[in-house]
Amino acid sequence: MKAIVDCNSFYCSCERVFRPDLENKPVVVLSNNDGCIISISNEAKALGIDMAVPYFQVREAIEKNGIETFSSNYNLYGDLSRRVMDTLKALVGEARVEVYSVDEAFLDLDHIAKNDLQDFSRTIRETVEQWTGVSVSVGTGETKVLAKVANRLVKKLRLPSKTLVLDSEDATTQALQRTLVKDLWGIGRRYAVKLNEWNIHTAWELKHMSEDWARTHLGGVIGARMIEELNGRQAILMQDELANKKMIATTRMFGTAVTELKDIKEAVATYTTRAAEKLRRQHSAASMISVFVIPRQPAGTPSYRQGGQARSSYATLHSPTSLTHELIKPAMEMATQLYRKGERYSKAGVTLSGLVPDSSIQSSLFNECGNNQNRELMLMLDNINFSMRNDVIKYAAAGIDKQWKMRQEFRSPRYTSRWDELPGVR
DNA sequence: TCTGGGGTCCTAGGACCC
DNA sequence: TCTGGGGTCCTAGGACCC
Repeated sequence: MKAIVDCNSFYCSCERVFRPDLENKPVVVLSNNDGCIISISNEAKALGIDMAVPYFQVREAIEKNGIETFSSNYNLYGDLSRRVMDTLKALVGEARVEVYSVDEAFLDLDHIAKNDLQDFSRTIRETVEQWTGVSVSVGTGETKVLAKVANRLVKKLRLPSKTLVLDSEDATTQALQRTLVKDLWGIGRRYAVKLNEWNIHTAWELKHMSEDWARTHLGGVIGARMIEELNGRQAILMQDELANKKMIATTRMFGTAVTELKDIKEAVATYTTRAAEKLRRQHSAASMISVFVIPRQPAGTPSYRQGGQARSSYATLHSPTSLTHELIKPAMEMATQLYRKGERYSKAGVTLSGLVPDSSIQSSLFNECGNNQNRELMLMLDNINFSMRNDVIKYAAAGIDKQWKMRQEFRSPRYTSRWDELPGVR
C-alpha cells in the first residue's frame, strides 16, 4: 500500500507554528510580489477567499474580515518542510519516503499489515503534528493515484481523523464514485474536458475504460498508467530520493515595471547568482544558460501568460560551469541584446540546463589558472551568504539599490533560519 | 496600478548515422 | 521508373503537478 501525507494549508500552518494566536483564525499567504493568494486556511476559505486569486481583487474582503495576511517566507517554509520529512523518515525509514513536493510525501507502507493501516495512519498524523506543529492529512490506497483519491476525500469530507485508508474493494469503489475525473491526480483541465466529451465523469467510470483506449485518447502511456493505477495495479513507482534537478530556473515578476537596461541587467545578474547557488548546492554544472524578458502588455490586453510575448535567448558555454561570474557574463550579453529602449518589462528570468555533475567537468586547455581556486571561492561565498544574511557578499552587476525588487510587505520573521530572527521567549 | 515560481514527463519530428 | 530500414540524439511543445 501507498500513502500520501499532505500538509494542510501548508504555508498558513507554517505561519501559525510561531503565532499560536492565529489558531482558528483566518489566514492567507501571498505569492512572491504579493501577487496572488497561494495558501488559505479553512477559516479564510469559509469567508469566500479562493486560491490563486489576485490579491488586489480580494484585498477589500480580506481587510474587512480581518484576515491575517503574509507575504511568502520560503526560508521558514523550507525549514519546516525538512522537519516534516525528517519525521516521516523516522517513522517508516528513509528508503520508504518519497518527498514529492514541499508539503507532500509518498510513503511505501508495504511493510505494514493491512489491519494495522488505520492505526498507523493516525500515528503518522499525530507524530508529525506533535514533533513539528504542522497538521497533515494521510490518504492510503493500493496505488499512488488511489492514495491521492483518499487524501482528497479526507479534506473534502473533513474527516475528523484526517486519515482515510482504502483497504477494501468496497471502500475504493465508493471513493472512486465520489471523485470526478477532473479531481484526479494527473488529469488536468484539458484531459478533463476531453473525458467529459466522451461522457466519462467519475473516476469510477474512467477505471473501466481499457488501457488501449487510454493510450490513444489520454496522452499515451500516461493514460494507460492512470487506468492501471485506478485498478489497483502500481504503475507509477516510488522515485529514488531526490535525484538532482535537470533544469534550474530563477524568474521573477518585477515589483514595478522596469524600463532601464541597467535595471534589467541587475535583475538578470541577481537571478543568475541565485540560480548558480542552487546549481552548486546540488554539485552540478550547467552547459547552457538562457535568459528571457517579458515586456508588459498594454492595459486591456490579456495578461502575459496567454501569449508567447516572452523574448528569450540562450548561450552554450564553452565547458560546463558552476561559477557565478562565468554565467553572469553571457547572461549580461543576452540581457543587453534582448532589451529594447522604450519598452516596459514586467518579468525576467534565467534558466540553467544541460546540467552535469561538477566532478565530471573536463579541464579545458584555455583554463588559465585552474578552476579549483574558483570553486573554493564560490564555496566560501555560499557559506558566508547562507550563514549571515542574504547577500552580505555580492556581485556588483547585481546592483545595490534594486529598484526592481519584488514587493513583500507582509513577510514574517525567518524564525528558524536566521539567528537574528529567532522567536523570543519570556 | 495590480494576476507566482518553480518543476517533471512524454511525444513527435528533424538531423544524422550506418 | 519510382524512393531501405533501422537506429540514436536532440529539441520544441504539450500536458500536468504543487
